[in-house]
Amino acid sequence: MKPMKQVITRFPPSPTGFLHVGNARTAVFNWLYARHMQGKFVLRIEDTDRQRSTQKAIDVIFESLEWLGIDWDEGPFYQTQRLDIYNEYLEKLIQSGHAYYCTCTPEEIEAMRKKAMASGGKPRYDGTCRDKDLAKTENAVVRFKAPQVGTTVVEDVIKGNIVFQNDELDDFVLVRGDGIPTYNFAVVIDDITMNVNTVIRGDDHVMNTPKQMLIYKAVSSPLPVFGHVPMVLGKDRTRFSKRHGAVSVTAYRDMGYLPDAMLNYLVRLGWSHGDQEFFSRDELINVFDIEHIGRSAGVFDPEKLLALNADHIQATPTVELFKPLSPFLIKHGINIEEGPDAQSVIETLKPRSKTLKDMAEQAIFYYADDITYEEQAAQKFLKPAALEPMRVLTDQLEVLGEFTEKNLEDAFKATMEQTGLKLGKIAQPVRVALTGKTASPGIFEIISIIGKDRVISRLKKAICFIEGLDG
RNA sequence: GGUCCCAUCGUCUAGUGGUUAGGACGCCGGCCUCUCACGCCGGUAACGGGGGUUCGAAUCCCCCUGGGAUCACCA
Repeated sequence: MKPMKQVITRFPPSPTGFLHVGNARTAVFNWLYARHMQGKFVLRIEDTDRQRSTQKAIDVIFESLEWLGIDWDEGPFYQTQRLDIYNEYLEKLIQSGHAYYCTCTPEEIEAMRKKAMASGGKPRYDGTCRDKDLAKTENAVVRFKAPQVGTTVVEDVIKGNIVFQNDELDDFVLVRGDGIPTYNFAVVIDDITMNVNTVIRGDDHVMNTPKQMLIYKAVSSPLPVFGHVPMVLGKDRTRFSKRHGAVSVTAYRDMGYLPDAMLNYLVRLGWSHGDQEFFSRDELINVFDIEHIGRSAGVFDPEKLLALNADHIQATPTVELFKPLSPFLIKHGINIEEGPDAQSVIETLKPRSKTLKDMAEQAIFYYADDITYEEQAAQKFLKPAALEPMRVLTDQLEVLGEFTEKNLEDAFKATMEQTGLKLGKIAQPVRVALTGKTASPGIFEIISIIGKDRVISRLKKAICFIEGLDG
């Protein structure tokens, strides 16, 4: 039995800014596939564009990947540190006649483009230096001697076969005048030397693929499996960008999204597993496959991501929420270690929170020393009519022993009997007194969590507030 | 413009010749109820158009239309 070759995928971002969610999605696909196949996932930083690459951007890539829970088995590799390797292959290509030096200046290239366009032709390199067999000189670039006849067919595992006429390709540049390889050359050599055999990348690379295949062929290396995933679009069906809203992975982290929700959403945008919408991380690793990646572009829908995030918040064990929630609480001056029992607090907020940020905001009243009443709420409920039930309830609570659900219910029942009011009439003013708002978790829940002393002091404060209205 | 890709509810999608075209988000009702959520029940809404092939097409073929990608010494 022939052993299956181990799958090796990769993610090669260029560090020129933040990590775009669209890019993150292809990282996720590659990572999931490697994990699913028990293969390897390599990270490579494509920093050959020296003008635009920054260390800051590199850090953001690590930060984003780590937050998403995407780990790599090899790398990070940096292309700028691999120049010797590219040179080695370049020599081979020149020796074997697959590449040649070209001394045409950018101005000359531009001129030939214009000329070609004017005569209705294609804007491509005209092959001036193709057969001159020039030696290396200062500022000379190296071009690939592309075949001018025949076809190159990309066997795409997602899109199927794509046929390209070789005469559509021109002698593209492999190495720039400054000795830095261009993208198409560097990727191929990297993928070959890193043993990458499965290349899943964005749709926008389809046109590069035949060029790259030609290089593989020229250096006699076996081709990897190619799969091009469709783009992520914005609401107006153009490439998803800032105009459409938040696009960086870290932005979603900062808005209080859970990494698992992000992962789930990103995968589900362009891949499916029957009718299933919700996936845990492990589940994804188990069932992910390339076969079910769709062929058409998808619109990024923040609403659905939000809904999915709410689902993941609910599905996450409460204790696992402490850590990710904490930074959001701190922004409101709340330390999760102090005050009411965090476990209970979060439990009451889970079904009501779409994001962690949202949850933190709703948690404020549990910890606050002073409750400020929302104007509308106070106006509607903290009025003289609420005075009696609040006083009666306060008395009831003061003599109450333990604040259990049962005890509290009894206290409210007694209050209802004494005042002849229904629960709703009593609970709403109390809710405003305790939270400042008209909406909150269940009244018994919050009373027991906030605790006797604080509850009574808040009730008394509210009573004073109402009395103050008269005088 | 050349080349290439794509096309099921508003959005993400299931569907691989015979289904009342399913699910999810959103939206709209209802139930639950101490408020708000959650949950549950129900509803709204799609095969871009035209030709074929076939007893029968969302599914296969062609054309049109529409969208997208790409045409660098960027990646």
